[in-house]
Amino acid sequence: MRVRPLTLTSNCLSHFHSLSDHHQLLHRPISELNSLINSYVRRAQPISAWNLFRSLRRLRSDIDAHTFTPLLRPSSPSLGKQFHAQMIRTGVDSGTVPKTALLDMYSRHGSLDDSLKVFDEMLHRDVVAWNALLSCFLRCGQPHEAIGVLREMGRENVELSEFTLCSVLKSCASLKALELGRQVHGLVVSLGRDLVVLSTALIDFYCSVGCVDHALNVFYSLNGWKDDMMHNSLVSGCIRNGRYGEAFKVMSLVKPNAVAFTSVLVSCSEKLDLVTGKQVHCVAVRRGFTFDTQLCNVLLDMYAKCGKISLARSVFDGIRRKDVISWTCMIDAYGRNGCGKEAIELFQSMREDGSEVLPNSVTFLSVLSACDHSGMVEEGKKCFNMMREKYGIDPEPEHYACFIDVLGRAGNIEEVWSAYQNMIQQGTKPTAGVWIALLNACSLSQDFERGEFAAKHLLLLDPDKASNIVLVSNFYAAIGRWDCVDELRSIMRTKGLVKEAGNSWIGEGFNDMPGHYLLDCSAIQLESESLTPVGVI
DNA sequence: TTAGGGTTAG
Repeated sequence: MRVRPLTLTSNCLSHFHSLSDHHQLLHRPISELNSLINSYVRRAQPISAWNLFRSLRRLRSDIDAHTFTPLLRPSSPSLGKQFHAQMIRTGVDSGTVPKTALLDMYSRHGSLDDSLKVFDEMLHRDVVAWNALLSCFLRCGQPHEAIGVLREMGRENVELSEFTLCSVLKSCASLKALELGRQVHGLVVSLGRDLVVLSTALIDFYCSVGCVDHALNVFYSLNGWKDDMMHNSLVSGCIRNGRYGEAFKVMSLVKPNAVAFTSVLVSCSEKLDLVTGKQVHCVAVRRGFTFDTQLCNVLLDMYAKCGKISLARSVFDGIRRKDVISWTCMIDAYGRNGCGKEAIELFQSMREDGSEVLPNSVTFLSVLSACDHSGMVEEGKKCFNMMREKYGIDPEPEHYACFIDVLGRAGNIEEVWSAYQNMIQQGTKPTAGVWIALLNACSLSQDFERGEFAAKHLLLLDPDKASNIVLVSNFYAAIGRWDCVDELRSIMRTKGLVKEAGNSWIGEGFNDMPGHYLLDCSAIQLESESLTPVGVI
């Protein structure tokens, strides 16, 4: 029987629909159908990939590892495990390629142990498998171990690839390992080619260790084509290092995309630089970037951090596709500005929105924090109970600390203690934040016994932290134990500890940004653009 | 047919 060739051209997928009868599914070579699953995944059509996979599972007896591997990357943790189990049952889980895909899948889900188990099971490890292991440690926040993998690769005489160098550079950036990163730079140069991806990694590395000039040198000495990511990496790096002039110059070289604007806005947010933030907002509106949810989230956060709550709300209202971060930022904006009622109302709208956006643990922390700032005890209790009961989210120590603070401010020490005991029963280990919240609650309620219990634990956690000692000292002062206050002050003097000065960013950011940055910012605009405020500004 | 670079909330 002659089977029409199935090529993966742009019209391939619609072509397949016309062929999607049992005959085609039964008789086309499995490799072509596997490629089709892969193509669906790459085109972000997971439903089509899934449907085809299920049909093949039902109809074909010759499915192989490559029927599964494309689906591993986009799978959820539970689905990924199910795929793994099916692969074992089908007998297609061995071999370097499927094992590497499984290792990668587990590392994307943060399951380091499962990844390592899969790696141990590999009979033959090629450079891709080693690179996947290196990325695994990097993803799981263990850059030291990632460098350890590099050393092991050296011992095993594995020839390093460009992928290896990329991941090693990321590890160096994370560890601020300047010398090792410079050695990798040498290796990159020895490759003798203009490599956009590796150069981007180099730029990010140099900016991460504060060597912006080296990053600029990599950028400007690269002869080949430079893509958006590379520009964005440098813009972000310059901004992170406070080199606004260079950042705007790089942005003026090309038409910057939304990511570059996002980087600038994050910095404006951190520095409370409302002036530059508004300028960037103007340009973003003209460029049509306000369709970008991520950029708008940063924009609203910037306004919120600068205390411009109504501007933040205008941005929020204009976001067409609000995600959980949009809602959480706005709730947090109300909370931090003392608008607890508005925060609760917005949280209610989020839950009733009819959209598929569900609150996550950060959302609940923002709501609890809003209740705390506004003294809304009953709402705080509702929120805390709702987390687990309605949304199946287990409270983390931060939630307990905030909740204990809510209850403590209301002076109900028995409820405070009950919340603490509940946390212990749930197997949650108290953090310094929890002990501080408990201590404050005990201070307010003059509960000497429990307060001392919290104080001792707090001091055990970090005995040399001056702010903790001062807190404990304040507790003893509140209950009139001046002998303990004197003793703690004496300890501080002996240890040479000084309480850190309180920091406030309010009003400072505006002085950080000299006026000439505005000129630099104007350089990234289109010629016809002016700085006239538009939209919500 | 498995691995790599840039941007959001506590």
